[in-house]
Amino acid sequence: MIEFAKELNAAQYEAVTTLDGPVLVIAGAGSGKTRTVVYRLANLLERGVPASSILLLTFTRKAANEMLQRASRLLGYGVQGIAGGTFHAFAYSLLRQYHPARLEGRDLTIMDGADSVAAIQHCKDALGIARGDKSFPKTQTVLSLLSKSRNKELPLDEVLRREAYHLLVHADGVSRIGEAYAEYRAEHGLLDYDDLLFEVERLLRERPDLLAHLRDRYRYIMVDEYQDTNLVQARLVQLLAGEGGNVMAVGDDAQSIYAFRGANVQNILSFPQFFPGTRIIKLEENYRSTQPVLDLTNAILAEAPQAYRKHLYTSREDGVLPQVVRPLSDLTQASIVVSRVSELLRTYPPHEIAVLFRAGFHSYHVEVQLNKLGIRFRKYGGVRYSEAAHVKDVMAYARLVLNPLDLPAFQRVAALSRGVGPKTTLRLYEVARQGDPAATAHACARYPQLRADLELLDRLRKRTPAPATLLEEVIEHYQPRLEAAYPDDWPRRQQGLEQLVQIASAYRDLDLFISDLSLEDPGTEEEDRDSVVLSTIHSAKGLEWSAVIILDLVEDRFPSRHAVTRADDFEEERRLMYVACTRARERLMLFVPSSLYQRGEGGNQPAAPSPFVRELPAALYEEWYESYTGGLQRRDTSRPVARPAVASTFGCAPRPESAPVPGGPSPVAGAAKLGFCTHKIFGRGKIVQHLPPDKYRVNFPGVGLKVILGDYLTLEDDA
DNA sequence: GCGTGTACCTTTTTT
DNA sequence: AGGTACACGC
Repeated sequence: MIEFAKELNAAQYEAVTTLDGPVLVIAGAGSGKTRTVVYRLANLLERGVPASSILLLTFTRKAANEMLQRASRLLGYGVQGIAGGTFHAFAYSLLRQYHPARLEGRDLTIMDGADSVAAIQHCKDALGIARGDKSFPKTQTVLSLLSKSRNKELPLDEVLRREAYHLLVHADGVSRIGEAYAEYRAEHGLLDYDDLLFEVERLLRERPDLLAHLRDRYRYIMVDEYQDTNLVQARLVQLLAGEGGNVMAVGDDAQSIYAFRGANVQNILSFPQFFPGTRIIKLEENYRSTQPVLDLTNAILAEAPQAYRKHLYTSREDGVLPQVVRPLSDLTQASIVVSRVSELLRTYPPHEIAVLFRAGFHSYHVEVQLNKLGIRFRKYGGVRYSEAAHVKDVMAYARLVLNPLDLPAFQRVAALSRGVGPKTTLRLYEVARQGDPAATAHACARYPQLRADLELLDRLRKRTPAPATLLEEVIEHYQPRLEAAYPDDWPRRQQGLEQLVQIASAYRDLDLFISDLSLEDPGTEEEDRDSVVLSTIHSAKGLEWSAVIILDLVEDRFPSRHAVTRADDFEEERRLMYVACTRARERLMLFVPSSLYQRGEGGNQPAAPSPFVRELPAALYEEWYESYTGGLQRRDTSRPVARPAVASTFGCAPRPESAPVPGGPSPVAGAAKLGFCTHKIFGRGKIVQHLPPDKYRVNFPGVGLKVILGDYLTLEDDA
């Protein structure tokens, strides 16, 4: 028997034992959210709820697997049969079983992002829109605008008005492309990511019998990361749960970082309205980070508007101050980061150290340096494994075996042959579509390679071997082209393809393998304890490490240059910063290079420190800067310092911190006095900032940040 | 009209 | 590193 009351705190216990009716759990960063979900799963199972009655919707399949594994360990027996995964994967599994087209024996193929881009390009060309018009948005932009319009369920005009005013003149062209794109999908039996959700909603609304069946089946629903659901996802939860259903949403409005793809924080805010009688439970005790790390993360959030106020506190009093490190450039940043990683490796195992960044390409220099020193790393986010060109090539064959009329895949395979461009491809596709083998062979006569491709596909289609076997044959066939196309690094890519066969060997159904590959990047699946982690902040969501290094905290990079004009976007960047820093358990290092190397712009350009660092009270971190002789020097933030004489020569010196942030308090004054204090009502707290002349910002455990007159505080002098 | 090679430019985040 | 625009050659 599990002793729930002993192993959980009061709030967690309440969340774990409230099994009936709607529950909303507001889980602060590091507050034991996963633990709570895991114990709740265990509790349900211990009380005899069948696993098949539980639906667990998570943000990644990895998160779902982790929860199930931990629940198994807790219970002492394997947990099997719980439905779950991501919304998209769950949606596909329903469509696979119940979609009308599938029931009629037709194929539904999932398009990944690259397929959608190709399709949009195709529609744009076919309509002849914007030929030679440079002001017309790029294909990728068109796709994201159309997708945003669907995800936010706003007319395209409105999306443009809000986010891309300068593109309003092209509204008509973009929406015509959108209509053509929808026809294209319908015609070829293709579903893009957004379709998965909307098609399921339509299915559930059109088939009350099916809905009733599913409601009866999934009696207990849990949804993780609820702050990052969009409108249609929230409606799906409502449909599946029904009124007064046993549904638990878990999330944290302060960690909403997916508004750019249509996530709506309003979902978590109005959950209690949609489900009357909702029990709201807040998890506020932080078990992850040391107090100094927590102080810094609280300061990041202090100015952000938040609907569910939380006051994170910890009982851990130990810990070292976070560090702000100011290298001279992003190039030297890379070497300093790598030497810091080497130092950390003396204390922590590799998989407990993470380097986080805003965008995939920001880690490039660090990757080079790590390779140089032979430090193993794994990178998450950025270019996905399944989107690498060679993987897409091989998968295109697999898709054509399954669905001979999968146009994106056909285009990909056809393009591998010399002399075949877009027009020829379409002509051949039309011939192939007629299904007359003789005609097809004739049409391909001039392209022997393509003919060999199609013959291979025909053979495979007749035999329908297991996915792994099929891939092996495709790869053997593809090998000469791999070597020709990537003379520099084909062995590396070949290894990647072998990995693909490995992954496929776990599947019996080709269509499941293909859809899983587009729905979840297998590169993120297994973790590797011998490698340091490099990750975009988005991919770091929900994870934690002993030591965290954050790169490129400069304007234009973090916050991203695309996110500084609109207040909403800027706030999302701030939450992103919050998410990044709250990943750290013990060590946190923020890197602020003074210049960035820009190609074409004459080398190094000065870079301004990110506002997220500028606004931090100086007492919350230790500061280091790189001197021109190469070493790192500690800057004593408690006293005014003489800046290095050469500092301003190249315009890339650390910003003098005595320059006050406009309208903000001076972080320097009185910093020497910062320490702990006691207050009659709030108790002992940590002084975070002196607000001259006579106020202090104090963080009280369990209460949060308060601004208090010095007269009401008893100061401790322990420096 | 179609395909290819080259020079250049730009790089957010993800299902 | 990958896409795009343009010029050239079939």
